[in-house]
Amino acid sequence: MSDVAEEVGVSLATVSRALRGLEGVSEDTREKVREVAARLDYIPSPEASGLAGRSTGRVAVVLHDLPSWYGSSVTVGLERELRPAGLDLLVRCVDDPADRVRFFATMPLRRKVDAVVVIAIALTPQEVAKLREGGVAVVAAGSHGEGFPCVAIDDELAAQQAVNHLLQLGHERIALLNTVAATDRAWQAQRDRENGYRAAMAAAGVPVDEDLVVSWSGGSRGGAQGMDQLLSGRRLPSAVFAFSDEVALGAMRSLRRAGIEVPRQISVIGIDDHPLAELTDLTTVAQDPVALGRASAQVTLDLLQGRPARDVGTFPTRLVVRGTTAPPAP
Amino acid sequence: MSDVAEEVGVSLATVSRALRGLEGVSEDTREKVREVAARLDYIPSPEASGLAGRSTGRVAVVLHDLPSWYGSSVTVGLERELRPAGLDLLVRCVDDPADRVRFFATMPLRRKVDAVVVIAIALTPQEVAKLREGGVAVVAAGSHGEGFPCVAIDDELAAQQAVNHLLQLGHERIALLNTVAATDRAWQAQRDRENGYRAAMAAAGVPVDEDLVVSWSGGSRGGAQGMDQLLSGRRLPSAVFAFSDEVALGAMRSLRRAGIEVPRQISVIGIDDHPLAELTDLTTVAQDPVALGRASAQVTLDLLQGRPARDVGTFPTRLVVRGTTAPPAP
DNA sequence: CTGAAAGCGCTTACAG
DNA sequence: CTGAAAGCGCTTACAG
Repeated sequence: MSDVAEEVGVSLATVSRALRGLEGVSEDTREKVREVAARLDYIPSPEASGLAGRSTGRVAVVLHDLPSWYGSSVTVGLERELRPAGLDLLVRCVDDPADRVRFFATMPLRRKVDAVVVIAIALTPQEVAKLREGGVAVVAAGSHGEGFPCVAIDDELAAQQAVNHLLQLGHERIALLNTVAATDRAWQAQRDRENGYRAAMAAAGVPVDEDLVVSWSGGSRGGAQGMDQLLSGRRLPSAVFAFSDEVALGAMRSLRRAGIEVPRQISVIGIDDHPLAELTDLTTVAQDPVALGRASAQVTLDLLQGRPARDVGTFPTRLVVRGTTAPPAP
Repeated sequence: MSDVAEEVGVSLATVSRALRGLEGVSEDTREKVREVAARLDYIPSPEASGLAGRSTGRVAVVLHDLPSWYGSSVTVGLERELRPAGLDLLVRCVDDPADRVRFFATMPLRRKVDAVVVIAIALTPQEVAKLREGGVAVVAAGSHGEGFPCVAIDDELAAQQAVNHLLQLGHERIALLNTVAATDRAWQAQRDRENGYRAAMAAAGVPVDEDLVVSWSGGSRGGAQGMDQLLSGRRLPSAVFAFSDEVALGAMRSLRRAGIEVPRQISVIGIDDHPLAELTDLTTVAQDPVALGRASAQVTLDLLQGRPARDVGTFPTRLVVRGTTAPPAP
């Protein structure tokens, strides 16, 4: 930085202010500083600015596990939007509750990042407060909360779109294959999607058979187990609404093994539009987590640059009808 | 840190040395410093140590795209091993060649990380040199190179395992459904797997029909297109060895649409043991990218702590026979 | 084995 | 609008 200052013939302070776009620098000086900085390939040291001032030039993304399609897609969206803005992305997986506590206890101690974006994690007010105290901006992607920007789909609506599709095909015995969050007792998506399921059923005047509402751990394995449970029940469902495409795919495996034809005997629908959904011809309710990540990044940038966080609204979901749903067998 | 120094009654320099395990501190003092630091919840500022000394406490993982199963699995392995060691993980996707050039040009300018772990990227000697000049340690996961530690499977062997399985079933018209790397002209895996395919065929004395060797972009879409090309050929293959499970799944979709039964009419095998392989009953050659990430992390830690990098050897792969391979139709 | 001092490259009041 | 100076929290020669 001193090279730049010397070359332009101004002080370090002026260079610093000019480059960061602070007020109180003449346009003339600012121009010159920018030009010289570019010519000299000057890159500010994040270490130094972090030490001296406030900004670290880093954003942490916090999620349950990375190999999930959802989490990695949102992360990619964040990365694509944050990097051009000169911010680096720190990835932190919080596996279990103890780890989660550790993270929120230590992270703000040393402000290693300017902002934290949590993916599909419902923050407690204490956790938010802790981050805030540490001077860290907070944004949620894929979950809801009070007092900080949240970018998410309407889970209840997505569930209704799925269940309405089944209802319109003529199904009444519609099972809900939900998941339980192993690591986060408060993950809201499950609750909201169940609410959407019940709301759609109620609106259609179709009673819910509680034997058809089952919950297993997430992923395809849980889906397979949940489907096995449904198959061992007294009366089979004619359609299954799964929490996600992965769960739906697990369910389809169980159906295949049980020799049950999809969709002739049982229809299956998921949520996500996972790349595999197209591959396996799975009917689903699509969402776009990469776009959601991008929007979360923009909100984060707003916060970091002192602007009011833009309102990105609720992210849309839409029914994608493929080959795993059909009218019920007569 | 000054709190710790004051409490113990030593200088800042001693605290710094004691905590970092440097030589020249009596065991007695070191103990005391450690104890007080723990009691006071002291966490060193990475900004300050980065500025003053050398270490930033950060490792960058560089990959093509994150939503890939392979990349995110390796990253998870890295994260699990690096975090307990007090290192944060910076994620950087390099999408296109221009971006790649930009990364290697700017990253070393400001040493933002202590080490770079590249995933499935074949580094050029110049890129390695550039990182080295910047004082950044280099480790490769899933690719090979000279002059820095590489943790990888034996791609040629993996291909041989797959093709040998098909040969042993009695197949001779074995197609290779390879991929072309859009972003990295030198990705070695494709070349090595093709070599393995040819070596296995040659060893069995089976001639390769060059019409059965096709390359498309990666992912399931490319697999579907490649399979379409094979299906439009004069003589069909009796078995398909796909570059990866994703490619294999794409191929299976094309086969399904064409009304061809797997494995009765055509056998299919992939590489990876992607979670979906189990779900779709796909025969494959399994690898463990999470373990590979962990091993890469350990090598990285060796380098950062001034030890010689341990030799983790070549990572094993093993044939997993499921339902998509069978003897050829008579 | 330990300490005093300089310095890493910035930012931020405080003056002007 | 601009600058001189202090300071962010460490590490590293240099002495002792």
